[in-house]
Amino acid sequence: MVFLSGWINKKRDHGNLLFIDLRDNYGITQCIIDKDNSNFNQLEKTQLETVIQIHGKVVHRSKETFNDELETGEIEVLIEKFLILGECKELPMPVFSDQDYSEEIRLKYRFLDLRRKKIHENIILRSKVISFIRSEMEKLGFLEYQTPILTSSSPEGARDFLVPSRLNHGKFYALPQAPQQFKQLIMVSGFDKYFQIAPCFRDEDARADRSPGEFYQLDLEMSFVDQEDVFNVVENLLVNTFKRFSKNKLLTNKFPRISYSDAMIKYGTDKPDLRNPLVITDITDIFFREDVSFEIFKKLVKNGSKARCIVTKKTKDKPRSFFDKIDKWSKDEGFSGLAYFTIEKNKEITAKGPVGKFFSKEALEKIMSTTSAEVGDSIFLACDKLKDLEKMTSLARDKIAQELNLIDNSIFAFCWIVDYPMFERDEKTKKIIFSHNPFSMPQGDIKNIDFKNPLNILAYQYDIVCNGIELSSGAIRNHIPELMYKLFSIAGYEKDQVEKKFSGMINALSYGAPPHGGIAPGIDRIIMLLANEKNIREVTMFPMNQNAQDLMMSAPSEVSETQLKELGISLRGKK
RNA sequence: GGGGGUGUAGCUCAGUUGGUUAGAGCGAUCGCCUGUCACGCGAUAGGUCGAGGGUUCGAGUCCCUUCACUCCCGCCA
Repeated sequence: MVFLSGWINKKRDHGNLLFIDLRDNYGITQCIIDKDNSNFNQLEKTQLETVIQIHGKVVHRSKETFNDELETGEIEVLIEKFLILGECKELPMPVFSDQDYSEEIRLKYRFLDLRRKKIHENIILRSKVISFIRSEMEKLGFLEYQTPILTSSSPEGARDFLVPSRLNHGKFYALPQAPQQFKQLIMVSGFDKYFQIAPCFRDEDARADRSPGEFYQLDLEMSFVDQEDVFNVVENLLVNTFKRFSKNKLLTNKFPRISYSDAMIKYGTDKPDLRNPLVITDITDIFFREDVSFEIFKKLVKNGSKARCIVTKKTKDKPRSFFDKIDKWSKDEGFSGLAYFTIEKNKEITAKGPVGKFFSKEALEKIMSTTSAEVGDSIFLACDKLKDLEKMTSLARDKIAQELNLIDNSIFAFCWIVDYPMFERDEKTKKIIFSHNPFSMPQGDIKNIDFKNPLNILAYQYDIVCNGIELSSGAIRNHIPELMYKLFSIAGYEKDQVEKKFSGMINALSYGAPPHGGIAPGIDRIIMLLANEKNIREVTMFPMNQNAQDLMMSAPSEVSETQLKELGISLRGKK
């Protein structure tokens, strides 16, 4: 006699014989009862998804009734009696089904949605990956420390979630965007290897790969290290994790390193998908030549625009519609379009296509040598102001590769993006601003940094990218207060402002701070890659919708007048 | 804040050029069925066509407004 408890996943009712698929966390077991049993009628009437306990006998199935798709497919349970442990009303959505459902109903009835196989497995995978990461980090000598959830609002970066203070009317806590300052303080406190599966809160708009509100990072920081030490730790960790939890191959075990400036030229973005073999080449110079008469591009280039191109190999036989489709796509995306031609050779090199006639033989040969294009290849050309051009060519590179089916989905292609600039010029205000983390250490000999040309200063700042998805960014930190004041002054902050805004940090760095650095890979995105999901909600147990609402718990919600009064808050009413 | 997509039965969807009483599968209810594993067969119930307004003899279908969900841009150091 066995006891088996679970949910009624599916019934197959033969009138005098009833099959029940009973489901629990581990899988499905077929149970069976016939009309001779006095419980038959009641079980026959019991709704799907009712939780029952079966008392019965495990028996081997006859060979012709084996079910290869079930782990328990060679046995079944003969039901003697059963108990209803949890009744189930009529379901708002089926649990046993491969159909897709609207997000609205899935999120409202998340507890039902989570019973379904794929997402149930994703959540279990998430738990196992996190557990694995913890044990790997501990093996490497890292210790997990918790940092505050209620902290202070920081002026840089994302919009903060604010929490009003009851004991300090008119003042607010902020939820941490990341434990950035705390982990640096942990280093200053003499703990030298910190990690945390850290919740991070940012009040910014959602995307498919970006939860609204909250997400998790593997936050880590180390003392007395340089960039290489951080790379070693993270590279090994990610290689081990991805090999353990996915069948997909890694393109390279050693992550290639690409400088930010190279990435922006070759891929138009600092998160390139390296599964895609296409590269972008700058050919602005071509349009200054006398023997090139493509006047639209020539005029744009003269006015400061850049011209770049993407070469596709052996596409001479692609129909005109292939090229036009990509040009049309570009215009639909709001860009200025992609010109194209295919390189041919009869007696001499010529270009076939709408704009081919504008290029002389010599100009074509020059293009071929700069781009390594060969006869039979095609070239897509774009011309625009640098930022727009980068954006378009980056998207075009993905689009063209998709159209040509060049991306191998069974591969993980990691890379490091390194040598980020410390500063950049704000396009609107024309002011110099920090391009990433203001606490990053500038590269080079600290005594000889060229502060006169701040845009040339590089930082020890790095990102990990996998398959075009940004997994994390990190940096070696600036632990020298004087240098920090100097850098902040370039970005327009006076010393007293810095002291006021970052008092905790600056103060701490003044009392013997070790050199330190770290990184923070995004847990949710790692799980997305491992589970092969395009949407972060598929790997999040209780996600909010795009408008940052929890449809199951009805959050956010209104609060009582009493609660507001205690906090010293009055609402201004709806806009 | 802006742009795109979707919205029809509990769920997933179809619905032609604007034309009679809005359909199907799953689910529910009832009946038949002892080896199914998406069991099978028959019947019944179930609709504010997201909401509001307009055009028209007539609107699920066309127009306007609006709401919800979603994808993208901005934003996310």
